[in-house]
Amino acid sequence: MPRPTIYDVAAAAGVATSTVSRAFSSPNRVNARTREHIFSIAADLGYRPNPHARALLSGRHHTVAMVVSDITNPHYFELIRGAELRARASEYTLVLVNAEESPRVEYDQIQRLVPSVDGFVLGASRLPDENLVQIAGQRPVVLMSRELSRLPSVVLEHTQGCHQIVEHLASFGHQHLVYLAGPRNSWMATTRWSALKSAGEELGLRVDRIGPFTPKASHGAAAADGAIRTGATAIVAHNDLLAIGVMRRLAQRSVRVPQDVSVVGFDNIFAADLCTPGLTTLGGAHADVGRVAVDILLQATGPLQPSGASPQVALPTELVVRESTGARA
Amino acid sequence: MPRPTIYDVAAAAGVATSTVSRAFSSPNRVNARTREHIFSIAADLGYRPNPHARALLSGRHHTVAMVVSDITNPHYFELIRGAELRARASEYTLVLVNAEESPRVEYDQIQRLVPSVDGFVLGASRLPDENLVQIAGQRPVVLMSRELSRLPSVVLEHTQGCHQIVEHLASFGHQHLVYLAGPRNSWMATTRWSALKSAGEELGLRVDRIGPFTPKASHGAAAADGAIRTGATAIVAHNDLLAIGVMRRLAQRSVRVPQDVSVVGFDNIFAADLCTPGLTTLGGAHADVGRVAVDILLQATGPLQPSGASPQVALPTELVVRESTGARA
DNA sequence: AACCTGATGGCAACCCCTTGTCGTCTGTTG
DNA sequence: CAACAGACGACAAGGGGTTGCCATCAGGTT
Repeated sequence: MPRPTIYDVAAAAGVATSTVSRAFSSPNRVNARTREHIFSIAADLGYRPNPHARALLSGRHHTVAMVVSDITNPHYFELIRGAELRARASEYTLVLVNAEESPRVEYDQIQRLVPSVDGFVLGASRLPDENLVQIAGQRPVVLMSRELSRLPSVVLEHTQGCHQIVEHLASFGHQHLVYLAGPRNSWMATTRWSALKSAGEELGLRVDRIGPFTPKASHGAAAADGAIRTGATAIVAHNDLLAIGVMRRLAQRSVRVPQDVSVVGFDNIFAADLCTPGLTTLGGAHADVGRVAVDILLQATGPLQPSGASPQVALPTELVVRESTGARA
Repeated sequence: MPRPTIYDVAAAAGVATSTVSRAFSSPNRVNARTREHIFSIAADLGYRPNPHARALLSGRHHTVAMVVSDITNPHYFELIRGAELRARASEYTLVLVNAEESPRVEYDQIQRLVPSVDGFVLGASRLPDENLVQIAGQRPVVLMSRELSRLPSVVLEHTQGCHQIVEHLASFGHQHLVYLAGPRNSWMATTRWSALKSAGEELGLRVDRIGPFTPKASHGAAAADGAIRTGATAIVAHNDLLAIGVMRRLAQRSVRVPQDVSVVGFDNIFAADLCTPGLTTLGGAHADVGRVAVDILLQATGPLQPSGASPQVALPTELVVRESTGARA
């Protein structure tokens, strides 16, 4: 027995299909008594409007896609959770897409979804600017962990956060840092590097950079070895996963943390609190990033014409100090 | 400028819309030269078939939904990843749904998605059996981490795994274990409990159970306190998160792991390797669970009539021994 | 009582694509 | 050269719902 349609409801209620349709979509166009009658019949039949038929005409699907650069990165859990929650609150469905650190995959997946979703939330997109602009021409887009003029975005306030990191390290007397850079096409990597560098200049520290590294724990060994070669006394890794991988390698090589070298990460993932020593890291309200991003997206997909405003939101960061940083012994 | 439709392509190519449609959906019904012509025009125009219009008629959406009991549980990351990968390989879209440990939310979300997806993969569903059967009547369903006769499922082989755990603990001379149970309506909790219990009987160990506990690190404190009261020398927690929470609490209370008490978890999440001491846990190929589940689901949604076969797959587990287990000192 | 107004609901076109049916044209066969 | 088979493509009817337009009707006005 197929799902009942608006026709079945109309027949059972003795009204026209249009009346049934209006009872659901613009209730005040229909007499209250008729409406109640229709609702009760619909409930009896177990009628539910078919979202596809609806989307066909309206072009609105009540669905948004969230694309993340690497779904296995715990950092995204919170983002995903915030986004999912916000989407659900508006009865939107969240489609999750994993770009696997590949711009190609990312782009193809997005294009595949264009006809099916109302907009995109892109997390740490690895796509070049022009692609992003093009996609934004097809559907509303909100960037997370990336900024681009004329596109709305939500990021954590990294400039200030990086400054905090450098200050924190400087306070322990460190004079030479090295930044283990993230992927080449990562906006965050560029941003963090320049923020660290200028903070270093301001505070009179030398800041080197090596990389790029894929920000996973498994790439920490290569990163650690490279870092040691620079002679820096403090390592700032592109994210916590990389930092954890680095600390493992350092332990293997009997380099003590923080007595010989300090390590700092980004993201404050769950594991940062569990590893030994605990990882000092720059955290922030990641769930809020996801939430706010979807929030902005839903406004843009809303009935109002896109107002031309492209909010660029920067949420505060906080340096979570644990045991991986300290003075050299 | 709206997306080009089949009509635009037909007009530009000088053929009927049906010809364009068939060129895409049943290519051998159309002359090769005409077909190529249509394809090139379509490419020029940037035409892509509208999946909703297609779904309207065919009822197939090329979308599957994955519902997880709690999206913040790292254990699901691998499941999600495996599922996403498998879905993508068949050009299916994966919709991710978070049930937040609430049967109500889970059910509502599923019902909302019924018209939009081809099937469901349910991870550790908290729904009662009859709900699951009912949902399976509407759309194909594959269960993960739960078994129910007549429904296909993918689980990790826990009976044997639990036996391994008990053997491992027995080999250290433990004679009294306590299982910190997961949520009341969790099939896994029931399964683990009975497997641990029968393994205990077989090997001559006393096995207690306390709980239920929400399997998050934050609930570890209550669980740890309860476990201590039982006087057991080994704690088997419902999952790694709970185990980690327990170990934290034990550290607070100056109970040494493993000298005073041993701790075992389930899932082998990333963090199990990072905490101190490293957590002994029952792992398995979680990504495979997600992959196989989607695989089965796609077969069931495929053109073949559901063959009545409901594969119940059990994948192997492996006990990952770290430092949280040992003999009492 | 004649007239006006606003509320109500029906008709039918449309959203984009698929598909059963049927006509047409090409090439083949006797 | 006529007749025919087969390949191809056009027509039109949905699939489920929305919406502009119009007819109707009840209630209110003068």
